[in-house]
Amino acid sequence: MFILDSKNKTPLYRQLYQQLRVKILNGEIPPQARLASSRKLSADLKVSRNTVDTAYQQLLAEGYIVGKSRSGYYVETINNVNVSFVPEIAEVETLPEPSDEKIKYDFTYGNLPPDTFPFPKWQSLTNECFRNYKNQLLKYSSLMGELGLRKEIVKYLRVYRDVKCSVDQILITSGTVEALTLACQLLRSDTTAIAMEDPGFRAAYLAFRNQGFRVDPIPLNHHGINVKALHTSIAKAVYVTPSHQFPTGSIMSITRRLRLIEWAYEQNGYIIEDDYSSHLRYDVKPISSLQGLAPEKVIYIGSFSKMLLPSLRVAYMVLPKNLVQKLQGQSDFIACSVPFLIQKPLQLFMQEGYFESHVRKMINHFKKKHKALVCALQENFGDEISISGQNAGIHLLLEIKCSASAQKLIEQAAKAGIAISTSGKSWVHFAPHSYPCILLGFSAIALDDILPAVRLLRKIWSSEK
Amino acid sequence: MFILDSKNKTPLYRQLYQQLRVKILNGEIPPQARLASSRKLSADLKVSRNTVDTAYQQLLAEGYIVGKSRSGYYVETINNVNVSFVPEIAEVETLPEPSDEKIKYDFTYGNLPPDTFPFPKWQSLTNECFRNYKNQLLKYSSLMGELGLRKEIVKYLRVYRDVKCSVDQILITSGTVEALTLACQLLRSDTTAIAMEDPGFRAAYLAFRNQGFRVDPIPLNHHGINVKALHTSIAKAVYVTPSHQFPTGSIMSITRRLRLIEWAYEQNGYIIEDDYSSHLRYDVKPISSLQGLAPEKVIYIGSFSKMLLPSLRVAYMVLPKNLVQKLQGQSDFIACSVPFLIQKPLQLFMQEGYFESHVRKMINHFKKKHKALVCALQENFGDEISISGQNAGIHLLLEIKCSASAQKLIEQAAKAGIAISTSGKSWVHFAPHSYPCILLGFSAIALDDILPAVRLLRKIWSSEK
DNA sequence: GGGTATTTGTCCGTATGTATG
DNA sequence: TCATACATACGGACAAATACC
Repeated sequence: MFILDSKNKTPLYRQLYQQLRVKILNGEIPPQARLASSRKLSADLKVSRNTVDTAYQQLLAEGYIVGKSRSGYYVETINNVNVSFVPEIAEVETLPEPSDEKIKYDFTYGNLPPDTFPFPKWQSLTNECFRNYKNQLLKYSSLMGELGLRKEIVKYLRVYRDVKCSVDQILITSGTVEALTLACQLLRSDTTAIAMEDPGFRAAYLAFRNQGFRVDPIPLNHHGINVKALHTSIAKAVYVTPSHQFPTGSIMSITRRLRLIEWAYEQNGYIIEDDYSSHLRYDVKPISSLQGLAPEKVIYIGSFSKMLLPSLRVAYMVLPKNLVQKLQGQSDFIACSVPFLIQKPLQLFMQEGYFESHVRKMINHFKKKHKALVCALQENFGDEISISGQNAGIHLLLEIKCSASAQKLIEQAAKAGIAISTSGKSWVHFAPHSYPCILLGFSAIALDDILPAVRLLRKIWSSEK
Repeated sequence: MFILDSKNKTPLYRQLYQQLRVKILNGEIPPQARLASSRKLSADLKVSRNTVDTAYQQLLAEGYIVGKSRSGYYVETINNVNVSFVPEIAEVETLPEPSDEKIKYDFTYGNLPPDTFPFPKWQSLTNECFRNYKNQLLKYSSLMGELGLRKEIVKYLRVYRDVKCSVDQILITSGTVEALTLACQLLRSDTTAIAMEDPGFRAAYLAFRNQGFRVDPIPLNHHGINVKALHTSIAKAVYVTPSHQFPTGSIMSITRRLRLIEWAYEQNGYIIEDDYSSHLRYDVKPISSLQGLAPEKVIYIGSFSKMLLPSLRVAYMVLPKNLVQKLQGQSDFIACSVPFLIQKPLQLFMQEGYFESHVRKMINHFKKKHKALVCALQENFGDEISISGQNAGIHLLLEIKCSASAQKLIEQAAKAGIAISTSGKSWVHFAPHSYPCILLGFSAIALDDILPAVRLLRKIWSSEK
C-alpha cells in the first residue's frame, strides 16, 4: 500500500501525497474512486489523521481529487492526454559542484574572492523583502526599475562619479550587455556604425554586432582614444572606457575627454561611457566622468558586478533626457528585467550606507592586491614583460617578450593550476600586435597567493623565453 | 566649527565627514591646507580619535585629502572641472509605498493575488543558496544559464508541453522580451521583417521594432493565423501564440498548426512560438506544441511570470540546434542575465516537485475564477457584450456594444475603483475594429470579488448603452 | 419515514524541532 | 546565545452526511 518512513527528511504528509499522486496518475486508483477516509488511513498507516488530511488537502488544491463534505474524497478524471505517467522526482542526478580543485590560483577576470561580500547582511535584507514587500513581488515592475534604488544610484553617482542626472534618467538593467543593447536600440535611427577603442571590451563588440551595427575600431594611445582617427569613421556613436580603458588600463586624459565631447557636439553623436570599474583607482587623481562634462551627449553605464557580486546581474545606465523620452516611446509597457528580489535588497543595502563602506573596503582590498601583483611581476620578470595599465581596476595587461602565442602560455599555466582568461575572449584586438598579451585579473586571487602564483608563472614560462 | 549630534541617527564620523567635505568643496578649508590632527580634533569635539580618523579615511578614499605619514592630512586641489559644489543628499525621503487604496477591484493583466505563492518555501530555498552556494555567487555564470535549472525545464516541457529538446537547447532569459530580442539577433541575417498575429502581443511588437525589423501584421480567425495571408509577406519569421492567442484567446487548430509548419519549411523560415500562458487551459483538450511538431523550425518561448511570480523575471527559450550553434558563435563569453539567486531557488523548487504542485494549484485557482467571471458577465451583460477567448489563460477579451471608446470605459471604471489594463498598452491591433474592446485580466482579483466587480461595471457602463 | 449511531470532513489547540533574527 | 517564528505532527472536539434500525 503506502510506505511512509518517518526517518526520511521529506515530511510524512508529503510522502503520502506523492504516493497517492502516482497511484492516481497511473490509474491504480481509478477515476471516481473514493479514497479511504482520513481516520481509516491514519489508523492503517499509524500516523495522525491530520497527516493524512494534509496530504488530501494538497491533492485537492491541485485538482487530483474532489471533496464531498462529510462523505469522502473522490478521484477526478485527469484529462491531460499525454501525461501517461509522471514520476515526481525522476532522480535528477544532484549535480556535483563544478570542481575547482584543479585551479590553484585564479587569475581569471571578474570573479571575486570569498569573505569580501557581506552575505549575512544581504541574506537578511532579502528576507526583509519576503516579509515586508509581498505586494510588490506579485506585480510587474515598471520599465526603469525601482524608484528607491534609482534614487540611491543618483546619490552615489553625484557624489562619487560626478555624474549629473535625475532619477528619471536612470534605467536599471540586468548587466552591462543589456544596457548596451538598449543603447543600440536608441541609436538605431541615428547611425549604422558604432566606433570603439581598439583593443576593447569584447562583450561590447559582440553586443553591437548582434544589434546589426558595423563596428569601427579606433586606435588609442595611453591618453585614450584617437579622436582624429574617430573623425574618419561615419559612426555617430562611440563606445569608450575612459576611467580605466579595457583592457590596456590607461586613463583618458582630460584634454582627450574634452576633444571627444567636442566630436560628439560636432557630429551630433553620442558617447557611450562604460564606467565598468566604477571608482576603483589607487593613488591617481580622479577625473570627472564624461557624463558630468556633457550630460546631453553621454550614455553612461555602470555596474555592480565588480564591486558587489557578479551573479547579481545588476547594472544601470544614465540616459540624456531626450533619449529617456525616446525610450519611453519605444518601450512603453515593457517591464524592468531585474527581479524585485535583487533590486530591493540592493536599495536597502545602499540606503543604510552599507554600499559605501563596502566599496571602501573593496578599494582597499584591490589596492593591496594590485600593488602586490605589480611588485611580484617586476621582481620575477624584470624587463621580460611590460605591464600596461595605471593604478586602477582589477586587472593588468602584460606584454610578454617571447615567441610563444598567448594561447599557448595560457594553456601551460592551466596545466600548472593557474587559471587565466583566454585572450580574445574578454577583449578584442583588431590591429596586429607583436608580442603575446595576457590579461591578468587579480580580483579573485587571495593576497597571499599572488607572490607564489607569479613565481610559478615565471617558472613555467621561462622555458619559452 | 563642527556640530556633532550623538542623538542623530547618522553616525558621528559621517556627520564630521559631511561637514569637512562641504568646507573643502566651498573653499572654506583651502587647497593645501593641513587639517587638524586627529588627536586635537577629537579632543575639541569630545569624540573618540577613531571617529575623527574614520572621517579622515573616508575623505582620503575619495581623494579630497592626501595623507603624509607622520605629518598630517592636506587638502587636495580638486581638479574636477565643474564640481562647483556637490551637496550630499541627506535623507532620501522614504518612499511611501504606492497606495493601492483606491483600487478596489483589480482586472489588470498579469499581476497575481497574494496567498497563492508559497513565499515561505521560496524564502527557505533562497536562504539555502546563501548557505550552500556561496562559490557560485561570486562568479559570472555561463551564457545559457544554470545547468540544473535547464534540466528541470527540459523535464517539465517534455511531460507537459510536448516540447522535445535537450538541455543544450535551453536558454534562460530575464523575461520574454529578452528572449524575443535574442531571437531577433539570431534571425537578423535571415530576414528584415517579422510577421505577427493581428491583434497581437504589444511587447513582442515593440521588441521587433526596437530590433530594427519591419513588422507585418497578419489577420487571424478563431482557428488561428491566416497562413495564406502570411504567404504574401516577405518575412521569414512569424511570431504566434498558438496555445492561447493573445489577446483574442483562440486556440490554434491542429490543421492550422500543420499548415504553418509547412510554411516554415517552404520558406526556410522560423516560427517563434510564445507559450506565455503555459498549459493554463480548462476543460479543453491540449494540442501538441508547434515545437513538438517541428523542432528544427520553432523557437519556443516560455515564462514563469504567470505561474510563479511576475517579479522573478525568468523566462526561457528552446532553440533549434543550428541556432544554438549560431548563438554560441555570436555571444560567446556573455553571461546569463538571470541572477543566480533566482535561478538556483527555482531549480530547487522544481527539483523537489513543488513547481508541479504549484502549477496544478494555480490551474485550479484560475479555472474557478475563469468560470465565475464568464458567468457573471453573461448574467449581467447578456448579449450587450461578446466574450472572445476559449477556456484558457488568465484573461478574457470583451467586445462591448456601445458607442463609447474603450479608453473612456476604462477611465470610468478607474473612477469607480476598478483597474483595467489600458487597451493598446498590452496589445496592438492594426486592422480597424467596430466596437470598443476591453481586456479583462482575472489573475489578480479574488474569486469572491468577481461578481460584485462585474455588477459594478455593469452599473457604471449602463449609461453608455 | 423518522430517530439514532456511526462515519466523515473540518477545525482547534498543542508539542517539538528547525531556522531565523 | 537566546528568543521567536514556523513547519510538522499529533490528538481531541464538533457538525454534517450517511447508514441502520
